[in-house]
Amino acid sequence: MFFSFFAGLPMLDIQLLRQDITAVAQRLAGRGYHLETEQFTQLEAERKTLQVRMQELQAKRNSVSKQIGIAKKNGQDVAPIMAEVASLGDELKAAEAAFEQVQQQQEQWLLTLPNLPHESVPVGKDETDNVVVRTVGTPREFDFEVKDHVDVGAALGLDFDTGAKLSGARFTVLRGQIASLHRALAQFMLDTHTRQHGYTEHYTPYIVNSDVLYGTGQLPKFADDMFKVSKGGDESGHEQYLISTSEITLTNTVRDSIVKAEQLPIKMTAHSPCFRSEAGSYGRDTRGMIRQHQFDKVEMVQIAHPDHSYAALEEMVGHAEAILQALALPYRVITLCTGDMGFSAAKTYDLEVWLPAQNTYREISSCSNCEDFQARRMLTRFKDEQGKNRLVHTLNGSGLAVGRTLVAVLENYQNADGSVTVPAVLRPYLGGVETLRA
RNA sequence: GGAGAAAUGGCCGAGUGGUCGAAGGCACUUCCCUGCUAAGGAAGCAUACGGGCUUAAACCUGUAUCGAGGGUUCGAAUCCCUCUUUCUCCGCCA
Repeated sequence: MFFSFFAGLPMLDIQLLRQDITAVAQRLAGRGYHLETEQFTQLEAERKTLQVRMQELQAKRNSVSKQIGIAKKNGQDVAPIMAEVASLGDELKAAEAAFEQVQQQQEQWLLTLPNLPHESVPVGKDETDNVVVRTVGTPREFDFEVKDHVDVGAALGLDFDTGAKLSGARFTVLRGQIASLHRALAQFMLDTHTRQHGYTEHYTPYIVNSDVLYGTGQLPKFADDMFKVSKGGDESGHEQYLISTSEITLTNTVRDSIVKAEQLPIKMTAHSPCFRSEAGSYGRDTRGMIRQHQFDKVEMVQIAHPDHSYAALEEMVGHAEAILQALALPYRVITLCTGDMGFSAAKTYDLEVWLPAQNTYREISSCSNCEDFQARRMLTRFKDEQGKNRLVHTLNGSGLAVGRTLVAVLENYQNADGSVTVPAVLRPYLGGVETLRA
């Protein structure tokens, strides 16, 4: 056979669309997504007709072939039966081709639909409709003029010029004590999540195949945000991608598998670089290392039982908050509204850290419950009590973005003399150093 | 980079053109027997999707799936081609 039914399943449950497409359209409208309901209805009708016809022909072929087999065994003449099916082959081929075409069309269309928002998500158009859940910590009062991290870091080894020389805009070189501080942050985060929060540390590939990106939802819609790579000398056009987050690799570790129910939740963490093309953000955050093509992140991923995924989301937000609290950085937690959520998420909390130089809170972590959206694309299931296979829920959250945490530490811990106090929890990682100074 | 071997259901492992979705074993589930931490017997036990029925499930029925994709054939786990992965040997290499 030259096709397989739903080799990659569509992102939204197709049954939902078949049963009540209007309801789906309404929920997606909250995200600002217009669902082409008629297009689906029409494709679906076509698909049904073609599939029934194809299967009828296949059934006929199978039964006739069986008869031939029996007849031959009994030494009978099979010519009459053969004549009967002479034209069947071509007919069947045509039917299969027609079905496959519609099937693929439908699948491609479904892959571009974003996830449905959870009912608890506030409806809104853009970031102005996000809701602040809580604000933790009080921004420090400075009795001198605060500098931003670029100015604070310049004397300490934060080098944008050399980064630009090597690789262009949005690349940075860290040197000396800044580089050590950066490493200390990542290590502290990783240690906290593995030793206190129950996550298993992972080291994963930074280059992945495209089907992995379909699994977590970066493809097909967001190819422009990714970096593509290919082997030197490989003219085959075979392309792979640099990961834009280790959510991609961690989550996909369970793709195409049936995990044991008693294993849930599977909690994974990794420290990795993230590569983003930042297409469409020209001119935004051009100063400093807020928005880079390459940045480090400690990521948390949970593969959860559907009944417990929302409790897991709250827990995961707490795990990210624990890092900010340990670093004594002021922050707030916000719920993203329907219009501001990412493609795969059903619900997302953002953590925003206080940046004194910008006099505002900036995103430093994003924690999402994708429900079964990614699981359906990855085909990740577990057996429930009845022995039936059910899709798992997947969650991911930054714990935290290391580069932005470095920015936050430099700005919040700066002193009048240009030095930077090292947060107490990081000192063991820096040989006991309490202050960074030029 | 060169040479060779392999890929079958949760696991092991048969199966080289026809009633094979796939023997057998293990594991698992239910039942029987057994009065004991053992053994024996019976049955069941893949996934996805379509259609029918239905509030739904159950159920009935069909199709597809033996690493992936193509091809040959009335008919493919079985033959041919391409690819992927794994293993062994040689070479190269941080």
